[in-house]
Amino acid sequence: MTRNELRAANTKARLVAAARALFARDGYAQTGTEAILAEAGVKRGALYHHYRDKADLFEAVCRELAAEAAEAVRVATDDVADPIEALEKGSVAWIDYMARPESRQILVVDAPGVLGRERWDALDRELSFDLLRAGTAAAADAGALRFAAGSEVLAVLLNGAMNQIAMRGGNDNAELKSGLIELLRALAR
Amino acid sequence: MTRNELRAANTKARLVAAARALFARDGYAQTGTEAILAEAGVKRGALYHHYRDKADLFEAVCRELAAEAAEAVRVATDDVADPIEALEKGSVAWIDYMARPESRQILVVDAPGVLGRERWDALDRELSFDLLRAGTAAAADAGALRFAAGSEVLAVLLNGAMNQIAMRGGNDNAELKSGLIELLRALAR
DNA sequence: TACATAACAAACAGACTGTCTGTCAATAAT
DNA sequence: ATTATTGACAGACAGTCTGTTTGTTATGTA
Repeated sequence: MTRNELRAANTKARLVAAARALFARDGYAQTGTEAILAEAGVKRGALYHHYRDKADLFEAVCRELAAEAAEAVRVATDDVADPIEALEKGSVAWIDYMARPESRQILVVDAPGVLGRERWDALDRELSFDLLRAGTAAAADAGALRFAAGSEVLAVLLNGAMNQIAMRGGNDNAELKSGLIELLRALAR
Repeated sequence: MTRNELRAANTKARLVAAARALFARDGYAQTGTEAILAEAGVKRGALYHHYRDKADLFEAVCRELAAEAAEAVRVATDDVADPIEALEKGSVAWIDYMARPESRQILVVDAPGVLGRERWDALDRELSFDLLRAGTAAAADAGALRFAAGSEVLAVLLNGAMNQIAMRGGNDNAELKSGLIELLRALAR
């Protein structure tokens, strides 16, 4: 890492951290780039040197959040042998991460509209959906599921249900989570 | 209906129709109010006389679309006696309506971010979710479901799954729809 | 050391939204 | 019927905000 790269990395990190905090608190549209620049202690030129536009910075924030969510899922499922149990644990961990106001505002509320459908789809698939699909595929391969439509389809349906849980209640989602688990078990044999 | 009210209704209808077409084609953020005014053949003063701001007009468009979706569901389930079958038919009708590019762009992609979480929640609950909940409640009351978490929870999960189906594939969602139906039948006794 | 390139600074231009004042038709009051 | 008042709109305008452009400084390289 040369000094220039270090400086650039620092600037980008400051920008992403500031943007993350403000996007989370006020929403994408209500957050001006000027506020981000002030919070990050960086000037306009630096922002547009590293990021194409405001949406591009937003995407960087999304990537950071999604990576953290994926990490939380990995931690929760790392030492779980049974694929159905892993699916349950992973789903709950993912929901818990996404239900935090920060993730919810940025990834659930704002991201689709800001990034557009296909860009959002690609990012979601890469950082979140693939993990879930791996979970359902593992369960299917182990013969632990009875779902004729296939594990990919199941992953889509679960993904939607989990999104909705995250979108709704902040803390009172215990009922919803146990409902999801009941649904999973209904498909387990 | 006095002449003034008629004129106002006409103006509002023109605005909503123009906004609907442009929001659907270009997305909310990419659609300037000037384009809407030109398309509607109406001046700026008229827009801001009837609507508080751009988001308020957007909400009017959302209400129109959501009402049409609800109507499609009613038509599809009107003469269906069996509550599980009604749930299936209603779900498919809803998905078919929402998967159209117009509804998808406006209601699925843009609406949460533009209206904000709570405003979007209220609208969705009023115009779409309540209908679904009525469907699951009817099935539960008829004793046709085995789902301990309750019909309200089930409605949330299904709502999310259906949203995701609408968000994804435009026309190749046949697999996903039959997957949803398989899921429903797994919970039917 | 000389040159090239990357990282930023600062000013600026264009676009866009919402407001504000004014006008005109329509409805209500006397 | 005449006047007053309200509602529907027109048109200009101001403030804001994003992205660009030009210039400057620091860094890496030949």
